[in-house]
Amino acid sequence: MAKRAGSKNRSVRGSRTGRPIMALLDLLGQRWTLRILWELRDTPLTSRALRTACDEASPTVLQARLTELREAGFVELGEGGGYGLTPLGRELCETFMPLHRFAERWKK
Amino acid sequence: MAKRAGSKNRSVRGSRTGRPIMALLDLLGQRWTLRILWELRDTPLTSRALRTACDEASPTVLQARLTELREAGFVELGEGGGYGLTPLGRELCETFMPLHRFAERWKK
DNA sequence: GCACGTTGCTACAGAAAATGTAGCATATAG
DNA sequence: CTATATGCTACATTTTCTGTAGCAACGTGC
Repeated sequence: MAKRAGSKNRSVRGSRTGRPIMALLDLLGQRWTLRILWELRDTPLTSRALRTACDEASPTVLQARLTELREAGFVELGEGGGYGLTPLGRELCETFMPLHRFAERWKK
Repeated sequence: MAKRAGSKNRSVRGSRTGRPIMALLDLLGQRWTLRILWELRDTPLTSRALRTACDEASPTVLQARLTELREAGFVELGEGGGYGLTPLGRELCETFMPLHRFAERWKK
């Protein structure tokens, strides 16, 4: 089915359609992706701090997601260590920032 | 670890924190959730049509997501059949509509 | 010149979730 | 009574995530 064979296969599900929105939706619709972006929204974090922020998610997935997000150009690893959003990533983050307000109204 | 026991456990990961944004991020950060909302963005679809639109995703997950989305109040099953967004769901959808434009610029 | 504490990152077994295929019960036609 | 469509489920196989442990590399201080 030509899916992610190793850690180098970036064609997240919907990418096959060629529609960028699908690729993006697929990337964001993976476990922890949205959360990672959210946690990095205004401060870079070290891999460990990010792990803590993400409710102790296993480093395996986190690392996998960080790699994907880096390859997508949304996240970068600063030279002094620590993950942060790229300008593009920050832009993306702001795109779904209204979610915060929505969530508050939605409550649950 | 007190996670989803059956199909009736709605506490998607981050909900424990009590922060609505986490619950929302967790719900949206599950496979197919974003995609489903996207596909329903302007037309209700039958379960089958939705399946087709979602690149033939397995009915098992689709059904699970639809249930969650219904319980969250974002999606509803019309009396004449077919799934559609609730007013709240439409609102949520519009919240991340800018993603479309972003994705186009992002290309890949 | 080596104990420390940190960083990013990986291994791997066990648990959980998704896939793919088939099918059920119901309803609405023809 | 077929025939087709709906929403929905079963279930074995495959994929993904979790949880825990640990690696190599970089300091900092001693």
